[in-house]
Amino acid sequence: MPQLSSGGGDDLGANDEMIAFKDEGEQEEKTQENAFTERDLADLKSSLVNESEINQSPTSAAVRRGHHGEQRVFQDKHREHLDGVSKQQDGGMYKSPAYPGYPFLMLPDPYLPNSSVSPSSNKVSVVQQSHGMHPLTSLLPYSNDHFSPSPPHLPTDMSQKTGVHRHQSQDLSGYYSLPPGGVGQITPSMSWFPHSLMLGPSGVHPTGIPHPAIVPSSGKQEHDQYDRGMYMKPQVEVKREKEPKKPVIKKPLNAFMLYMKEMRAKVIAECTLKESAAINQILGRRWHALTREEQAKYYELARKERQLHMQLYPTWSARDNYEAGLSGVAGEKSKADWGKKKRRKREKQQDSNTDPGSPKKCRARFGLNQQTDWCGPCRRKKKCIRYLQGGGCPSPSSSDLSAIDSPPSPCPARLRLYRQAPPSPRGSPPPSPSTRRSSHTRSHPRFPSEQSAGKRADLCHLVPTATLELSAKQTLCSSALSAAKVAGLSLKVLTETH
DNA sequence: GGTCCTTTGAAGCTA
DNA sequence: TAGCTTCAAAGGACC
Repeated sequence: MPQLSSGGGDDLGANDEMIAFKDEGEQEEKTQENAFTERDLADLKSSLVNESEINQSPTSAAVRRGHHGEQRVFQDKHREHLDGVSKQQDGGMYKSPAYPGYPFLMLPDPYLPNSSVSPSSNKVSVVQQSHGMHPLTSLLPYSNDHFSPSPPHLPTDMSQKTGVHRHQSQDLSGYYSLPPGGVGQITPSMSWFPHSLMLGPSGVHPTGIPHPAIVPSSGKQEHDQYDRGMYMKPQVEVKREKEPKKPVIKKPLNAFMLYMKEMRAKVIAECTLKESAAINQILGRRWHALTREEQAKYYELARKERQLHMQLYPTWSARDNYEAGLSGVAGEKSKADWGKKKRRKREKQQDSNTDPGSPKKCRARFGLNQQTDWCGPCRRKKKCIRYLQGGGCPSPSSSDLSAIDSPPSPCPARLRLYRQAPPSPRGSPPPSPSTRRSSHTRSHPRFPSEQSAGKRADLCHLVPTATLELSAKQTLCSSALSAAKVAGLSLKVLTETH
């Protein structure tokens, strides 16, 4: 990662990054974020990478794939395995959690009976704790909490896994809390039960509470819809049993997703935004603005999350959720249907999207506050036709935006947008999306697990300094204008780059 | 009801 | 192995 290397040039970039994107809520977020300890972040990330590499077994993936057997079988074995492993691994690699509040030994308030996870309740920032609960508890992946924390003695060392078994991660326990409906069935004290006990043969808790990652193959993944014993449903709701749909094990959440989960509510509250797309943009920038330590928490959480996921679903592979992979492992009908759907989606995109880089051009270029410049489809949240029409996005009428011409495509607006927010002084990390190619390609690893160095090219360091400075001058602060702000920044950037 | 948008990261696939 | 693709969450908007 180029950014990781220290150097004068990097510094420039770093400064820019910091100032550059303040979104709505950022006024409040203060300079603390801007003050950036980017350098430290870079260092920390580097260390995390090492740690991650050391802790994780390189063969885990292979093992996982190689054991597409009965999950039930695994569960049984797994249970036995845990018994043994937990003993031998106590005080293992995670005996010294990097974060004090970690692992989350307590059932987070939001998931306790009578407590809710309302946005207002989710004010706890990444670095702040309240009620003695870990600040990240709200991140509980697989959503709202379908699982309660497990005891701190469970093993997590995946590197030792040479077989099918995945070790339960004590730290991961905190990620799972009880589902709203399950709370009543499991008392807080039960949250201490190990996953091995909590989960049934199919990842479903004996009480019928399924793993949060398990969701019906169709429809939106509403948490309450998840489970309730859909996967290998034990004796759960009869109603659900009637549903022919088979569950889909979702991918474990990555660091950013975890961050989003926690901060979304906060951003919504601060910015009064409702549109996820806009919120996510903000979150993306905030993510880059996080200090190394803060990001490290999420990377660590994500890492453990993956480990837990592997333990719970040893036979699962990300491929299972790929449309392409539907034929093989997931030969289930539901998956096939799902695959068709996905395939259709992709085909549709290909049809309408000749330009690989694609969609959301107007949005990205003009921003939310310049919607008058958007093409019709973009206003309707559909794919930008300007791009499709070959020429690229026409420049906005605004003089300020006049310079914004459609780049030949290799340099989509999206790319530019990314470049505004890159934190990374000293090269730290985040090369950010700027490196993304086409619709989603990411080429640079960002942190710990982020791929072996060099695997992906990091282009973030290319971020123009001038652009960032300009952005810093912007004074949009109204939280309500966050989205617009974001867009505004983009526009600025574009102007500058031109 | 399905899709889009938007973000970053992980993992799978392909050449 | 580099590069690309897909999916993960979220929820309003749109068709």
